[in-house]
Amino acid sequence: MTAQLRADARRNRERILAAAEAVFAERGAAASTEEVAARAGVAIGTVFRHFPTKNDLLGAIVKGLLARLAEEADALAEGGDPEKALFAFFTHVVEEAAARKTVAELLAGGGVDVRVGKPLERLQESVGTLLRRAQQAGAVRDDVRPDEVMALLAATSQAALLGGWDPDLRNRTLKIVFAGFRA
Amino acid sequence: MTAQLRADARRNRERILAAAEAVFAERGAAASTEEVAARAGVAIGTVFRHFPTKNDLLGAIVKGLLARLAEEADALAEGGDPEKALFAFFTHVVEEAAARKTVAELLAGGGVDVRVGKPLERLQESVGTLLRRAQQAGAVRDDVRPDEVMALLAATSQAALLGGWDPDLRNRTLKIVFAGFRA
Amino acid sequence: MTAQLRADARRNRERILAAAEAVFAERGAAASTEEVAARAGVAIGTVFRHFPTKNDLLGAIVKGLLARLAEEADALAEGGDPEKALFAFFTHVVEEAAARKTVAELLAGGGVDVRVGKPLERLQESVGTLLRRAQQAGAVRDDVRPDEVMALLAATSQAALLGGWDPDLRNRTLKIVFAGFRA
Amino acid sequence: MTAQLRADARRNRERILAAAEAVFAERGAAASTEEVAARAGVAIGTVFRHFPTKNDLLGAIVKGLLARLAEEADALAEGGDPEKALFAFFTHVVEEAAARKTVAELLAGGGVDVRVGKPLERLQESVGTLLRRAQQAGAVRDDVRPDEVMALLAATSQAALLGGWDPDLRNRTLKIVFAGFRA
DNA sequence: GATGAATGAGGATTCATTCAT
DNA sequence: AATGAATGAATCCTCATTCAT
Repeated sequence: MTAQLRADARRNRERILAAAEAVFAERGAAASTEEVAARAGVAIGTVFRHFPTKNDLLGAIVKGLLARLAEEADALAEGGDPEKALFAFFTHVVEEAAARKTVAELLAGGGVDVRVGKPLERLQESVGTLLRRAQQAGAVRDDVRPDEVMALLAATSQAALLGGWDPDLRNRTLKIVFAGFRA
Repeated sequence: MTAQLRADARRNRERILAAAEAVFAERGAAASTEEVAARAGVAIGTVFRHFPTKNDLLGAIVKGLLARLAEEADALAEGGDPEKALFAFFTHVVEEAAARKTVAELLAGGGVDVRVGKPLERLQESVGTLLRRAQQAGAVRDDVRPDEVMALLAATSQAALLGGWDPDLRNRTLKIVFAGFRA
Repeated sequence: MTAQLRADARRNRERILAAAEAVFAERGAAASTEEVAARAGVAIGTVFRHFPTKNDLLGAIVKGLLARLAEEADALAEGGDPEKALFAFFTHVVEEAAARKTVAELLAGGGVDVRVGKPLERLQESVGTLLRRAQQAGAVRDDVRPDEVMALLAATSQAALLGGWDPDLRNRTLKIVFAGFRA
Repeated sequence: MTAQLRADARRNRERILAAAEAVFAERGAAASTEEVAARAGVAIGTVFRHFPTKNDLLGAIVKGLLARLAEEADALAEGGDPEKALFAFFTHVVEEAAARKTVAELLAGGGVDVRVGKPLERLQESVGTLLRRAQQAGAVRDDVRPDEVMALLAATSQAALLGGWDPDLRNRTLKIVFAGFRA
């Protein structure tokens, strides 16, 4: 019985997270918690029961996203062609960004202070692995460091999203960055 | 008398703009209009008389900034060493960004929608000139286009600011971008 | 089985009362029912099953306290020195008050309206007995009535608690009241 | 013109204070600020413009009351019969209390923390004067101190109000306290 | 009977904007 | 034109109470 209830709660938690991701992606982190609740189909109190603070909700979203990205990076590192894996991941992330307003804002720390140290480090490690392998394959210069990759990843993701780059501009811009990694 | 008053009004307009730039730079675009008024030494009503909407005020600031940047770009294009002018300008803008919260937010469209088409085009033209000259000097690959430069400029400015890059990371990251422009 | 359950229920009821007394004593009547539940080690629903309303819970606590006070008064009336018993009881109650936030608030009706007619009458009877014996011993003027004693008891208890009297002020103040009873 | 406006503002400020006094007197300090605004006939924002915090509003009320009491005490000290002035003032305050819920709560510090050190000291000084004169006139024992008078004043005021004493009980109770002062 | 998740009204506070002076 | 007081919608958050499990 308790298990049942917890299942309900978990379902709600996930609905809230999904709703929040959508709402914040559309309207930015300034969107109201009430709108998240409405989109999730729950009462406002339920949102605050699961995430005692709006900030907690934002933090949960970002942590989730970062974790997902790290997993994707790991998958690419294991399976794919080392020469292309890093660039493929980079491209993928930037494309994704175009669909998520919050991510960029929050990765950036835009006004909201969300502490995501842990998940961010994990992502950097995964990216580091991709980088090392690309370097071993000779696809990236040896003196490029993980924090530089992360920095350009964040920069292009934000810009792609917020600046409303079209796919063509996005590709051309990434090409330049990738050329910078190579030469 | 009317002329007198208009002079007053113009002075007020400028004080408000200056105050707004300062306040929004420090506190971000979420800072209150009242704080701008206080810093400008005028009453809140005066701010709204000059800028009927907070958004108008934000727009005016960004337009001003973009215009200033365009002028700087032009100055460099006329005077400086074509091989270095583009990179110097690029570096300068990114460094500046670290001191201005609003700029990045607004260039990005963070929450607020400010229409700055004209001044942005003007800046792009100036940057285009810098680019052309750098290409003629052989410092940048020929197929790099102005909108790509603008895109990376915006991206690194935002990221440098919001991500809190330290000067070292900033330099290393720009080096990669510049390498991408070259080869 | 039903009997078993009722034993559980009774135990829960008492744990809740104890927890409520502690919580409300510390945080005042504004403390949340949830905190009471937590301290009692039961779920919030259980609290509301036993006391359908927060007010009911508060009422139960006050009734319990009044009953306890009446018992103490009775004990003093039977055993102690009639000359001192009333003053000892009075002093004791006021001292106690300093440790109980709710009591004063509730005796006072602070925001919450709790009906405690019966237990209050019983306390007044006990106090009446103490008074009568003190009068017979010549320690208190004959025209002092029980409701006056009760009134001053409530007054000094509340004030001692809420006003944060230090022990010295408390003693000096009580001395004046006792002098009023005597002469 | 500015003066006009300020007149409006002052009028509003006073309406708000009056409304607040009434509302908090009826419903206790837990009454909502919105109700105060409604009773004052202003929008909620106006209340917060004048008193940035609910607490500030409560503080203002209490300070005002204490000041008023101090003035009354001073007036009695100057004009009246020293033998009766202190008791008259004491009686008056307790009678007044019956009409004011907040006062008692706040003097007591009931939940809300309002800092009224200054006005309270001033009142104590005024009461001290009344006391000294009563002592010089031989109406009060010499070893009674001002803080004891204040303590009993607060105690009886609260109790009279919150306990709902009827006039008869009030008078009889005060007689006991006064007897304590004398003997 | 117990559990604890969900509800949703209520409350304090902020702030862009309007408007009387 | 400037002033700054007033407005009131919007927002975050709390908590008594209900109800499905």
